[in-house]
Amino acid sequence: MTDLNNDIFKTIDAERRGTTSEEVVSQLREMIHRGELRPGDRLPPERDLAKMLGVSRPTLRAGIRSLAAVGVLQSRQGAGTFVVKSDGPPSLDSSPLRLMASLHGFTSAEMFEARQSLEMAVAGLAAERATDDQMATMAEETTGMFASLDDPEQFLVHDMHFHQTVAAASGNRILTSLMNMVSTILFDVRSKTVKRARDLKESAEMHRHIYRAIRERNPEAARKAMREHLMLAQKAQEQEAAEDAAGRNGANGSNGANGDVH
Amino acid sequence: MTDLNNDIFKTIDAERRGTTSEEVVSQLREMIHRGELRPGDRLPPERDLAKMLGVSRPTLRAGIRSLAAVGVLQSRQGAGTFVVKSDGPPSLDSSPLRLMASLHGFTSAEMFEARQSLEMAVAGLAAERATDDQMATMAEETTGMFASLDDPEQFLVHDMHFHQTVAAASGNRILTSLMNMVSTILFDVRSKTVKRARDLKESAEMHRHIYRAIRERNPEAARKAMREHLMLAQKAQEQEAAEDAAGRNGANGSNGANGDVH
DNA sequence: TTATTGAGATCGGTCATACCATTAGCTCTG
DNA sequence: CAGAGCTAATGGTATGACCGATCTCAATAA
Repeated sequence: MTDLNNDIFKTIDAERRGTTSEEVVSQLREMIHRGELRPGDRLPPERDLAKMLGVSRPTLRAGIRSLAAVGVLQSRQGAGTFVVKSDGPPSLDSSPLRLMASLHGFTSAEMFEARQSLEMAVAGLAAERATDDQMATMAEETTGMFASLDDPEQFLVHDMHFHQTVAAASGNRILTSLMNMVSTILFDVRSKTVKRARDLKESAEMHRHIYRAIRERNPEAARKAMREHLMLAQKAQEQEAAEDAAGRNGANGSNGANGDVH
Repeated sequence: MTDLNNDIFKTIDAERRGTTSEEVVSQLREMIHRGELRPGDRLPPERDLAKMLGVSRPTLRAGIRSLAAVGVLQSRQGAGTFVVKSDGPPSLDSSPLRLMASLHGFTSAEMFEARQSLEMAVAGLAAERATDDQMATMAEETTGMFASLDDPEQFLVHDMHFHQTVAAASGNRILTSLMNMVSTILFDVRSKTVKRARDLKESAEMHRHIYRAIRERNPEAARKAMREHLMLAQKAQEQEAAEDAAGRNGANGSNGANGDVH
């Protein structure tokens, strides 16, 4: 179709003379791009598809594998290979970021900061664009948090829903995806912390502040409230990690604030 | 087979969580994470590594392929497979995001906004943390822009270096990576626009404003300057795209402001 | 008639083997 | 000593086979 993409950078799809499996990736990408394959669709069986594309099955599988690794395709033995269907917001696979974190030794503090920046950005946008429905949802989730002060698990659900709603209200699906990507990695750590009731109440209050700023269409206030909320959350978590490490006599407390992200 | 390598490479068959190839991915990830494989290192030949891990070569290749797809490994025929060495900042592959853009029909306006948010974030952080060296580099690149007002291609190089330096000065490699991820996709569009001299001068002025705000350690001013710069850049590009489309009698002007990101 | 179960068909996962294409390193030659 | 050419090493592709998980649908029982 268009040859407009003769970039200076050699992206995978631009190199028609690349390896055969890269060509397969290109073909599949174009099929998806042209709408011949839509989210949720099932690809033809590998044996058939291989013949259609004129390659061997291992080569086709290599291409499928590449796309599966980045979260575009998903294979299920016995069932077939599907284009990943995103019910809600589109999502990026976080494993690449996780790998990069391992490779370069990212600290969770750095992760936290990235998340904070992203959350502040979407909060600011949400203050400008949130619909009435979305604001109502935020209010509900906030209420839910106050009602779950004695149930940390339930509290976390409302917490996540709240942030999800704010992200959706930003109207920018890219920022939302990136935010989720980072948050997903931090989730393991978060879910393990059994927060104290006092922290939960404080956290719920912070969410209410964020909600109010958004309702009042005040982006700066929303950003500020989100910043304070996440700073507090990080501090609480660091403290807990420190206590946890101390309680274990310092053994294997590597999930602390400055530990690598595993 | 030799027993020399059994200390490092543990066989797999114990406790397989998912598929065998997924287990291979896990093993390789752990090797990298534990530092047994460092950036720039070469992996053992596939035939040997397959035996060490106790899997067949196709299965091993599937695992390698998955990691290569997310930019962690890189295979070169005849040479070997290497852990990607990141000279500068760690980088995430942008193809997943590109695919997602195709799948969900992201507009370049949405991309621009995401980039704007990320650039503003790093600019703010850079104002707090930039070293003298980094600020000197920014000054140099700004000077370079003014010196390249009649050479759009050279101008773009300085432009990119400037933003790269700001990102590095933020001290947050995750945000930097995400920013590059988004910027890379927008690069195609940018590189095609042959800017007018007046726009270039205006752009250089904006960069100087950003630099000054960072030098003065004023995060808010840096964010504001960056925002204005990118808004201007987007506007200029939209205008040019519109003119381009008009010049072509409206034929295939799909790279315009509201077109899909291809 | 409806729900359940079972067998066959479908399809991805894995393995073994062979051969091709490219690269790196070494040897031989000038 | 330097460069050209050869050889071995290594990833890329192809063929074919079998296994295990899953789906489909018809036969059977309630």
